[in-house]
Amino acid sequence: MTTELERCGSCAIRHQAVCGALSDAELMGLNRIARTRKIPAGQTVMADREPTDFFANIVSGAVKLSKVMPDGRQQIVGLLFPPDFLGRTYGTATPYYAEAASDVELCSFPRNRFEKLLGEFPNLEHRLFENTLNELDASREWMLLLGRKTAQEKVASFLVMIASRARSIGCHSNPGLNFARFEMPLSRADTADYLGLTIETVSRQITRLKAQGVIKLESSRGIVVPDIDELTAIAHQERD
Amino acid sequence: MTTELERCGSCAIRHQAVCGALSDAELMGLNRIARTRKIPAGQTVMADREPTDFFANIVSGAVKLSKVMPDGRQQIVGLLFPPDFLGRTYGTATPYYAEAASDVELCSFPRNRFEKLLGEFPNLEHRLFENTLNELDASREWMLLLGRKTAQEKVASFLVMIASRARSIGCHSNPGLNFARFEMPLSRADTADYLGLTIETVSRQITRLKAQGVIKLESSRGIVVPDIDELTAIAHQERD
DNA sequence: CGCGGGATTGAGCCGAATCAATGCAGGTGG
DNA sequence: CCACCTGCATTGATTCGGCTCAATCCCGCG
Repeated sequence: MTTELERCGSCAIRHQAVCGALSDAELMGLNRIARTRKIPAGQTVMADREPTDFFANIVSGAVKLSKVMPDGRQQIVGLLFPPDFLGRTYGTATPYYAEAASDVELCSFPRNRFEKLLGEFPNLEHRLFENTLNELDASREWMLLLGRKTAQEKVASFLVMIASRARSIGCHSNPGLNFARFEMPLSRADTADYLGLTIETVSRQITRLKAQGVIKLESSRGIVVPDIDELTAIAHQERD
Repeated sequence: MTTELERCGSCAIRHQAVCGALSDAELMGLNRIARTRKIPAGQTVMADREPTDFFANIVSGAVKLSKVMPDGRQQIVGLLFPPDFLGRTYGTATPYYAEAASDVELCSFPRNRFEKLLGEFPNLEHRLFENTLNELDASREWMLLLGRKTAQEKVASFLVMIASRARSIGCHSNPGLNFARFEMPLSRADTADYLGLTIETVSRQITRLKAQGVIKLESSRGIVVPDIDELTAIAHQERD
C-alpha cells in the first residue's frame, strides 16, 4: 500500500499531471490501475480511427499527434510533453495518430477502468476538462499560425513555443531570464509537418535566423536563443 | 413556474444544446438565470483577452471566433451555429474575438451563476466537456486543412462542412440524399479568413468549381451541390 | 573508410497573393 | 423611374514566397 503510494509520490510529474487533482485515497485508486510503458522513438502509440483501450500520462519524452491525407500529406496537430495526458475520453477511437517523437515513457490506464474512475472522482474529470480547454486554445493559436503567418514567423513561433515549454521539461532555460538553450524535440521533417511547411523551407528559415544572430546552433538540434524577446517579435505573437 | 419551463420546452434547441443533459428540475435552475439577447450582424460579442461576464447558447444565426495579428491579418478559428455553446468556462477571458456573422439570437447566462450551476450539476459540466472535445477534434481537422490543403481543396472542404451542418440548421439538405442546397453563412472575406486564403482566391475557386459543374450558384451566397460525393472527393477528406 | 540518414544549399517553377479594374445588386435621393 | 453611390464579388495581370527537384554536406556508425 505505502509502496504503491510512494510509487506515485516519487513520480516526476505527480503534481502537474491530472493526478495532481486527486486526494491520496483517490490517487491510490488510480495507481492501482496504472502501468508503466516504454515506447521507442518512431513507434505508433495510437492509430487513427482505431479503437484504443488505454489512456496515459506522459512521464518523459514527446508524443506527436498527426493527421494524414490519402496521398501522404501530413499535419502534426498536437505535441505532448510531460505531464500531458494522452487519449480522447468518451469516444473509443482517437481521430488522429499518436506517435512517439522520441523515446517515451508512459503511465497508462486501461480505458474502461479509467472512465469508471472519471465517474467517481469529479476532480479528475474537471482536471481533464481544463486540460482539454487549454489544448483547444493552443490548437486555435496554431490555426492562426498555419493560416496566416509567413515561413519565418512560423519557425520563430515554433522556437518560442519550444523554449517556453523547455522550462517545464528541464533544459537550461530560466523563466525570468531572457535567454534559452534547448534541444529541438522534433526532426526537421516533423517540424515542417507541424508548421505546414517543407523540410527545405524550415531549414532555410533556421539558417536565416542564425544569420540574423537571433539564434545560435550548437548542433542541428541544439538551439541557443540569446534574446527571446527578439525572437518573439519576429514570431509576431498576436496582440489586440 | 410552469411558464418558465414552457419557455425552455418550446425552445428550438432545447434537446441538442447543453440543456439537453438536464432534468426538468435542473433545467428550471438554468432557466432562472437565462436571458434572451439579440445581436445584430457584425457586432462583437466577446473581445479578445477582455473579461466577459456571460456564457450563451446560440439559438439562431452564426457566430465566428477569430484571432487577429497586430498588423491586421486575421484567422477565423471557429464557427458556431445553433445549438452550440459560446464562451470559455474557467478563465475569465476568451483568447479570441467572438463576432456575430449574421443576426444572432442568444440565450445567455451570467458567468458566476452559471459556473455555480456547473458545480451543482455534474451532467452539465460533462456535457460541456464532450462539447469541448468535439470542438478540439474539429479544430485539429481544420489544422490539416490550413497547413496542407490546396486552395481548391480548402474551398471544397468548407462547402462540404457547411452542407453537412446546414442539415442541423434547417435548409434544404437531406441526410441520406446526395444533394444539398444552402446559403453560405459567411461573406467571401470571412470565408477567406476561415480558410487562410484571400478573397480573390476564394472567388476564383468557387468559379472553378462552378465551371467543373460540381456546384451551381443561385446567388453569390446560395449554393446547390448536385453530388456531394463529388465535392467530398475534391476536398480530399483525410482517410487512413 | 565507406555508408546512410538527416540537414543544408541552390536553381527554377508554380500556386496563391497582390494590385487594379470591372461587374453587380440593393438602397437612396433627385 | 432613373442616376448614383456603396459594399461585395468577380476577373485580369503581375509578383513573389514557398515548393520541387537535385546536388552536396555533415556526422555517427558499422
